Amino acid sequence: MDSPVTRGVPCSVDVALFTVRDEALQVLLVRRPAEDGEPFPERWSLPGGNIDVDRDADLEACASRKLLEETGVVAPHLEQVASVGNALRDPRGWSATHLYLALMASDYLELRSGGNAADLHWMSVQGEAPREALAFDHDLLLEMALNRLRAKVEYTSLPVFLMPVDFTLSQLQRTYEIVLGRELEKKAFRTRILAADLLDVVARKKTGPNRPAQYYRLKRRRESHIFARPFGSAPPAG
Amino acid sequence: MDSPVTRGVPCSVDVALFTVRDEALQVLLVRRPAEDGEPFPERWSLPGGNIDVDRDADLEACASRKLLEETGVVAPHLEQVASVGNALRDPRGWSATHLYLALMASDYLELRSGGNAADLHWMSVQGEAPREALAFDHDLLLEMALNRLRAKVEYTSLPVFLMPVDFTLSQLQRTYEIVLGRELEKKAFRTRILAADLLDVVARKKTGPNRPAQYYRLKRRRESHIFARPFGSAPPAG
DNA sequence: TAAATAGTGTCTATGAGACACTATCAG
DNA sequence: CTGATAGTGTCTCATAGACACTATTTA
Repeated sequence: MDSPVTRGVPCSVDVALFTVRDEALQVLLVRRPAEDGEPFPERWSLPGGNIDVDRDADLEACASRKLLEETGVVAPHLEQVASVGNALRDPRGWSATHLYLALMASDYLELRSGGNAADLHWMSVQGEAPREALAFDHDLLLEMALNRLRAKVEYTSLPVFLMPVDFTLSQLQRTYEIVLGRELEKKAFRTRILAADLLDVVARKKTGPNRPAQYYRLKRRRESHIFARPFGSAPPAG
Repeated sequence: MDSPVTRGVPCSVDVALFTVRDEALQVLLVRRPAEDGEPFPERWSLPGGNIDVDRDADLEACASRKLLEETGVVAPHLEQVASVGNALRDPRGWSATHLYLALMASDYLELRSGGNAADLHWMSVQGEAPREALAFDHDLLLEMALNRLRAKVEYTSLPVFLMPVDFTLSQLQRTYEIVLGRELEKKAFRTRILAADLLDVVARKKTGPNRPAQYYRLKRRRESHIFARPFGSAPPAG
C-alpha cells in the first residue's frame, strides 16, 4: 500500500533429515562454505538454502531439491514443520526460512556432497550433552523439528518411515523407543500396530539362534496412521 | 551461490480469524482494494499483507499487526498453521505466504477497517453450500486453517479461546459441537473438561426460568490442554 | 404444579498396562 | 537340554459412551 515497490524478503528452506543409526536418532548436517562474505563459514548447519523461483515449483519442491543436491537422497517422508522469519536469524538482515522434517531408513543412505563427503555429518540428538552450536538459528530449527517428530511419534505411525522396506515388529518397536527415549510395552505395541492395518505380511527371514520373526512391509499409503490414544502413559507433548 | 544477488521473494502473512456467532463458525474476510494494478480488486480475502521488515519483529508480529490494523482486534489465540509458496498463487509471480489461525469470542468484536466497516465481513463456514471464491489462493488457505482448527478441537481445549471471559460448560460444549459439526455426550464432556483442571469457578449468574448454571473462567495458562483421547467416537482427522 | 436447563449415578465397552506364559529357532 | 528372541493369554485399570435419573430455577 504505502511501499511503492515491495522488495521481497530473502526466503530459504531448511531440512532436518532424521534417521536411526547405531541405536540413536541422528540428524544430517552439512558444512557451510568457507568463502568470503558467507556468514558462519565452515560451521555445521541443516541442509537447505535459498528458494530459486525459476527452478522450485513450490516450497516443498525446494526442500526436495536441496536434499537431493546436498545428500543425493530422496526421503520417503517430508513434511513442513514451521516457518521462522525475523531480523536476527541472519546477520545480513531480515529473512524467512521454511523448516521441513524428513525421515528415512539409514540403509538407504549413500551420502554425497558435490564430491566431498567430508562436508556431511550425522549428529546424534540423544542425550543432553551440549552440542556444538549450529549456524544461523539452526539450533532452534533442530529443536522445533525434534519436538514435532517426538510429538507425532507419540500418537502416529510416523516411525515406519525410519524403517527399511521389510522389518519386524521388534525392530519397529525399538525404533519407537529410540525416538521417544523410553521403553514401550511389547503386547500393547504389537496390538496397536497390527490393529492399524498398516502393514502387509511378507516372508519370514532367517536370523540368529532363535525363533525367526515375522517380517512386514508398509501397505501402499501416503499418510501415517493416527492412533486414538498416545503411546505409553506419558501425556503427549504440547 | 550462482545467483550473485539474492533478490528475495514477496513474503506475506494471512490470518484466518474464527469466531462462533449465531450458532455457526464464522471467519473474518476483508475486501481487496479497487485500485488499479492490485490483483483481485474488490474481492473478499483473508486479512493479511506483506511483511514490513522495518516494523515487524517476526512473522507472528506481522500477523498481529495486520489483524489489529484491519480489524482493531487482539485475538487471545494466534498460531502458525503453514506456509504456502509457489509461482501461481499471485498473478504477479512467485510469492510465499504464512498462514495464521486466530480465535476469539464474538462478544469482543468491534470491527473497524480504516473507517470503513463495509470492507469487513463475517462468513459462515458451516454447510457445504458453494461459497464465493476468495482472492488469491485464500480458499485453500481457509481450508487449511479449518482443517487445523477442527483437528485440534478433537483433542485439545482450544475452543476456550472462542468463549467470553465467563461461560458455562453447556456453552463450551455447544461451541465444541458447532466447530466439530456433531453432538457430544454431556457427561463425558463435563468430566473431561473438569478433569483437565483448566477452569476456575466463578459466581453463578442469573439466567432464565431454569436452574442457574455454574460459570467458569480460564485459569492463567497460555497453552491449550491436550486430552489423552479425542472427543467422541470419530477418529481425529489426518 | 409444568417447563426448562443444569448436573449426576451407574453400567457397559474399549483398549492400554502389566506380566507371566508359550513358541521356535541354533547349537 | 540351554539361550535367545518372537509372540500370546489374561487380568486389571482408566476413561469414554449411553442414558436415565435428580436438582434448581421461573412462572
